[in-house]
Amino acid sequence: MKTVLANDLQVEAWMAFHQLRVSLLPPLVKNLTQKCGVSEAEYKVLIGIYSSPEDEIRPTDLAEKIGWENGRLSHQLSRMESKGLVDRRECPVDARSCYIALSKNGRVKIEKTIPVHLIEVKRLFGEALSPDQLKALIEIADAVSKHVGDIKPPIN
Amino acid sequence: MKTVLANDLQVEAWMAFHQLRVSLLPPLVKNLTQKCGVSEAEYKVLIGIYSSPEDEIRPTDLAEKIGWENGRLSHQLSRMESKGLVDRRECPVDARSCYIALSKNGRVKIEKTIPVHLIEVKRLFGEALSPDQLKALIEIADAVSKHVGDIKPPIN
DNA sequence: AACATTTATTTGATGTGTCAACAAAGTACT
DNA sequence: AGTACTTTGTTGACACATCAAATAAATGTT
Repeated sequence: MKTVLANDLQVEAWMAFHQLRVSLLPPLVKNLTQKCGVSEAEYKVLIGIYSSPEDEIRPTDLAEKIGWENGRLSHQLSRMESKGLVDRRECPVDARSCYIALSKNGRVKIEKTIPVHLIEVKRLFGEALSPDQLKALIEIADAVSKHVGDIKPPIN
Repeated sequence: MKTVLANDLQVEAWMAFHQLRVSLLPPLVKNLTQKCGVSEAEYKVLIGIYSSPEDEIRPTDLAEKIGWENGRLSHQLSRMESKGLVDRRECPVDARSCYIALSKNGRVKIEKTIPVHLIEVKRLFGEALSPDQLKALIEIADAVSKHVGDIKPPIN
C-alpha cells in the first residue's frame, strides 16, 4: 500500500463521511425503487413540489429548493412529465416561466412513498445512532455548510 | 408547508447528512474536474488502482474495493481505456478475467491529483470541524456502516 | 420606442449509473 | 469426458448528470 491517504484526522473523517454515503445510499435507493417504484431523482422532485406551500412551484424555485441546477431539473421534469408524474402549466405572471405541479398520479405516488422511505431511513440510519450522535451530526452538517458557504470562492 | 418531514431527531439528522452531501460534493467535484481534469468516477478508479499493492488489479477486486458493481466498472474502464488512462491486460491465471493497470498518463494524472484534492478536502471540510467533531463523525460512520451491514436483509 | 442586458427555461452532446441479459472460462460432480 | 453450475466480465438499453449553447420574455437605459 502506497500510503496514499494520510494519517490525518481530517482526511480520516472525510473518508468516514464517504463510507457513510456508500453504505447508506444504495440500500435506501433500492428501497425506494423496489418498494415504491420511484427513483431517487423522482423522489427529490416530488417531495420538492409536495412540500411547497402552493402545491405548484416555478422551476427555478424548485431547483433552488432541492439544490439542483436548472438544466438538470428541466431534463428530469421532461422525463417525469412524459411519465405522467408532474404537470407543466403556463405561468400568467411571467411568460418565460411555468408552474410545475403534481399530477394526480404523482400525488398518490409521493404520499405512498414518504412513510415507506422514512421508516427505512430510521431503520437503517436513525436507529444506529444515539440521540447525542444525531445531534452531533446535525451540528457537523451545519458547521460544514456554513463554512463552505463562507469561503466558497476557491476555484482560481 | 405540509409538515412532510417530521419533528423527529432521527429524520432531522438524516436531512443534515443529506445537506452535508449537497454542500460538500459539488464543489469538491468541481475542484477535481477544473483543476485536475479528472471526473469523480475517474478519480475513484485511478485511486483504486494506484493504492493497490501490485499496481495492477482485477476488475472484480477493484469493484469490491471501491464499492461499485461490476457492470458499472466495466463501462467506466472502457471509457478510461479509450482515453488512455488505464490499460487492460490479459490475465494468465484466469482467461475470463484481465488485469487493470494505470497507463503512464494515468499514473501522472493521479499523482498530480491526489494532493490537490486532499488540500481542498481539508479546506472545505476538515477545517470546518473541531477534532472532537471529526472523531464523532468517524464513530457515526462506523456505527451506521456496522448497523447497515448487520441488519441488511430488509428488502422482502 | 429602440436597444442592450439580464433572467428563466429548454435543448443537445456527452459522460455516468443501473439493470438485466449474455458469453465464456472455471469448477464440481458423475 | 460430459454435464450442470458458478464466476468473471462485457454489452445494450435506458435513466440520470453536467455543461454550454440557444431561445425568448422581462427589464433597464437612452
